[in-house]
Amino acid sequence: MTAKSSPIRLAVDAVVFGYSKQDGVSVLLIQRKYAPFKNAWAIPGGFVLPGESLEQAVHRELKEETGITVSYLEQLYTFGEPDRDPRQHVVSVAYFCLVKSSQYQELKASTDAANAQWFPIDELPELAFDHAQILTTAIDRVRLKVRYEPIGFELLDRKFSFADLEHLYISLLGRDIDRRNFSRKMLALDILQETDEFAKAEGKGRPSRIYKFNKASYLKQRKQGINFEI
Amino acid sequence: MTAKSSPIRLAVDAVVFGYSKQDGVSVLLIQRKYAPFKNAWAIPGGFVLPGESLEQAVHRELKEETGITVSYLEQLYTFGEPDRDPRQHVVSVAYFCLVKSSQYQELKASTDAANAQWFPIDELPELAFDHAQILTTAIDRVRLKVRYEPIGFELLDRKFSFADLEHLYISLLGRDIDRRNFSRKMLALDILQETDEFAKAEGKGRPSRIYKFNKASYLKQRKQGINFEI
DNA sequence: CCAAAAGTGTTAGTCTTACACCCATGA
DNA sequence: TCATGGGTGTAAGACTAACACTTTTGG
Repeated sequence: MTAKSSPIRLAVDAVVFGYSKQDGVSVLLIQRKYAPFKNAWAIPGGFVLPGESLEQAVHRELKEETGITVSYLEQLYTFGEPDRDPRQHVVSVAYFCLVKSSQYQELKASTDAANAQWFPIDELPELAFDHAQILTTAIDRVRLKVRYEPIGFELLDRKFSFADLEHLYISLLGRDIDRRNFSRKMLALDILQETDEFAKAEGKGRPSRIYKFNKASYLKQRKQGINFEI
Repeated sequence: MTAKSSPIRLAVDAVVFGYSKQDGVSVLLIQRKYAPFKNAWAIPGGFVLPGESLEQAVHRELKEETGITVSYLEQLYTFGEPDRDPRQHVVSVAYFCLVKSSQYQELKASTDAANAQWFPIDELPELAFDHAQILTTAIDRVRLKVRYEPIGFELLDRKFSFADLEHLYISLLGRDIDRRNFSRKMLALDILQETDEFAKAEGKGRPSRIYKFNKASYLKQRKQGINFEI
């Protein structure tokens, strides 16, 4: 391994999705401190250490750079064009992650992650490297996936109002959905558990009922291949 | 970059699918000549060269090891467990490939690729490294994908009988399909072009009509999101 | 003329979609 | 009491799945 042909380096990048009522579905980005692309926004990530699994690397980098803990992690795609990093040939395995709504709020309040920030998926800034492409791939994947697997719950806390769930889907899919058909389909899945609490109304309107996500039932059905379409 | 912690190496592996009337859907494997796993069967692949794209690496390795040319190539998954190769930490980006039926026959006849061989997907041998896992992932993906995108045609030559197409799907999905519903659905897609040729009957039975795959119409529809389900 | 495989149509049931009205709350 | 958003039911149409008979060939 001589210096004249530097080896390929391996990195991971993590597209982190979060949700809040105010901002809708958002992505976590960090501001770069050094060249290249100094001060540009980028997807969190970094090099994989020898002996470390890819998922370990994602968790480690996210902890270091943002302090966040994810509730869902899935490999997205591996980006390997030789010129995607101007310094050297870096191949990056991209993941997409979902974090609970409570984590979303915590990060927003934290001063620790001063250079990390949420961006709604329809108001993204310019991005470093080929990160715009990675982000597009991630958004496409999540939009596709959420239609046949109920991963949306990973973005909400254990308890949530039906209205929240609906707004999440509207924000994620970027289009209106029929509230009546949506609720029928969701309830038919038998993975929601009704509680006798109600969301305290903000402003006008009838308060919506609070549900719990029944993860046990979800996992049981997942084994047999869940059927789910918005 | 000192010697004490050897860097992670990056490889590609290619799961190549082929089809023939006699054997059904098969996978191309090569027999290893060296340790570890000497003489075991393995998926073709190898290290990525600095400055080379991942897809280039796949094409290069396939040419070197089997002489085959693929008609469809898609990234599958990246396998990165640190201990998947006993020698050192090797992360491998796996692809799946589809080759035309004519290529299938050529390889079978070739003496050049003496250590490459087709194995029907339901008669696979023991495999080196974690290649059994890669193969399972690939078969699952192809089975899923063939149901909502007509990639099956990439396994047939430009002209084929309807019976061939049906047998391909039966072999790939590993279950019977209803010939009448299948043909209706296929024809409704408007990507098949009837010819006035007929397959010469082998043994008994009415000869089946020869169709051409209308790639132009397929690509046109693909842009608008094709609808396809077996 | 018989066996084997190809070709074609119909029907019941399920799922999807579109749509309208009543209910509970805050102002 | 009115404006706002939450909650529920129904009916038309599309799609899926199941199924039987006729046609063409080789033996």
